[in-house]
Amino acid sequence: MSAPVTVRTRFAPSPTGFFHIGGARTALFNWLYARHTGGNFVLRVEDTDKERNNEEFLRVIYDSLQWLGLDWDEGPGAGGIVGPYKQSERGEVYREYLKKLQDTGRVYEKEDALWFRLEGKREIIREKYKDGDNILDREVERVNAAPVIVHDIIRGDVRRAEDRDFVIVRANGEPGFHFVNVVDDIAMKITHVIRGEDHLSNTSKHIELYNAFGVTPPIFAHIPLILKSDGKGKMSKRDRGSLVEEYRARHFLPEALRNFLCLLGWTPKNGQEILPISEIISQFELTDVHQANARFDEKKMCFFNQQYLRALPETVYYSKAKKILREARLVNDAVSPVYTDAVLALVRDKLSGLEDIPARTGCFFSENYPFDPKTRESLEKKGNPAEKIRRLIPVLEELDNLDDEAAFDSALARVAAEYADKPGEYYAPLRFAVSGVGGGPHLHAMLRLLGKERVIARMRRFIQG
RNA sequence: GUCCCCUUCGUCUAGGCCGGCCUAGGACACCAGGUUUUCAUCCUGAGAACUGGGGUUCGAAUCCCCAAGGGGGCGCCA
Repeated sequence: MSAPVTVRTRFAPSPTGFFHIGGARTALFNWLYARHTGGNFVLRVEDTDKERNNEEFLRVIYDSLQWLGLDWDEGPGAGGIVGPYKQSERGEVYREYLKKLQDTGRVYEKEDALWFRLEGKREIIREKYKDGDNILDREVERVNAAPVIVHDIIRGDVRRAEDRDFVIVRANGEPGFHFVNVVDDIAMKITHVIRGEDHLSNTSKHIELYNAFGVTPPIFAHIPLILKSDGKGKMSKRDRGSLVEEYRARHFLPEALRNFLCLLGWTPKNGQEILPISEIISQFELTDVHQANARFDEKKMCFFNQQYLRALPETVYYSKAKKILREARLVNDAVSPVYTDAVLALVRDKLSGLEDIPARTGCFFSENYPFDPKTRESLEKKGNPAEKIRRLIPVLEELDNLDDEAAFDSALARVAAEYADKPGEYYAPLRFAVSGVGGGPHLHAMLRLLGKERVIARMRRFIQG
C-alpha cells in the first residue's frame, strides 16, 4: 500500500493570445478534478517565449478564470510553496535541473542550442514535411529509439517512439517548452497532467525526459479537442465565438458557459445537462471523459445561457440588468428605479440572454425609438396600420387610463366592429406604433406601464412618421 | 509524407468494458400543429444516426481485423 497522495493538477497557459474556449475547458477539467478529489489546482504561467508574451494577455487569463469561478490554490496572486509560478522567474530551477540532466550525459550543444540526446541507432534520412501548405523535403538524423508508453487515463496505453533529438535550451539561452514543462511538473509535484489531445504526440518526448531524470511520470489525461462550429479543424483564437472574453462582454452568465463547457467531452452519469457546479464536481471523473473531439455549438450554449437567466434570483437579475442599461446609456439617475424595475420585469421572460436587454427595453426609455422596417412591411401587407391607429386614438382618449385590460379590450373591439374588422387585427399595429418592433412583452402590460398620455403621443408620432 | 488519437441523429451525447432488455434513448437546432384576440414564451408532435467491408457468435451499435473519413503532432511556438 502506498501512502495516499494529494492530487495536484495544473493549468499552464501561455499568454500569447487571448483566452479561448479550448483553454478554458482545459482549465475547467483540471479545476474540476482537483475539486472532486480535494486536491490542489495550480496555475502556472508559461511565458518563456519573451517575444510573444504580453501583460495584457496575462490579465485577460486571470480575469477570465476568475469570471468562470475557477479559483487556483497556488499560482500568481495566490502564493504557494513551489513558486514562483511564472516560468520567466524560474531560471534558477531550470539551471539546477539542466545540471542534473547534463550529469546524465544526455545533453549536447549544437548551433548554440542545447539538445537532448535520445538513445538508439542513428541514420540520416530524407523526409517529407509540411511547411504551411507545401510539402517539402529535408535531410534529418533519425534515431531508432525504443518506444515509450504513455499511460493515459482517457486513452489507455499509447505507444510511441521519438525519432529525433530535441532542443531543451534555445540558442538565445531561454529554456524550451518540453524541458520547462517537465521540470516544472516535477518541481511542482504535479500528479495529473490534464491537457488537450494536441499534446499527446509531445508526451513521448516528455516521458523520455522523465526517464532521464529518473522520475516516475505523472498520470496523463489527454482530453478531446474542441472543433470549430463549422469548417475544418480545431477551434482557434481567430474563430468567431472562440474567446471567453467575448462571452463576458456579451453578458453571458459565467455559470452557464462553465456548465456548457463541462459537457463538451464529459457527460454526467444521470444524463442531466443543466446542473449546479457542486453536483458536477461530485460526479466528475477523468475516466468518464470522452475520447472523441467535440464541435462547439453556440446555439446550445445560448440555450444554457437562457436557462440560467430564467433561474437567476430576481435581485441578481435586476442588478445585472441595470448595470447593462447604464452602460448602454439607456438610463441615468433621472430615471425612476421603480419604473426601470417594472420594465425589466416585463421583458424578462422574453430574453434569450442579458445581451438582449438594450434592444428589448430601448423603446421604454426613449420616445424616439426607431421603427423596424421589416415589421412595417409585413403589417402593411395586411392593411394600413396608420389608419388603424388613427381610428383607435379617439377611443383610447375616452378611457380614464389604460389600467383596466377588459375596458381596453372592449374599446378596441368596438372600433373593430365599427369597421367590420377582427379585433385581432388591431393589436399588432398598436404594438408596432408604441414600441417600433413586432414582438415583445404582453401588449396590455406594456401600455399600462407606459401610461395613457405616452401611448397616445406615441400613436400620433407613428401616424405622422 | 510520417507518427499518434478518434468515428452513434445536422450538433452535443446515452448505450459499448460485462454481445440479446436497442423496432438505438435524451438534449440543442430544425419542421409541423396548438395555446396566448399581439409575441421571440409555453405545450404537443414529426423527421433525423450505429462510416464501409470482412470476421467471431445462435445473436453485434456493442468483441476482433482491414479500409475509408475526421482530428492532432512532426518548430531553437506553447
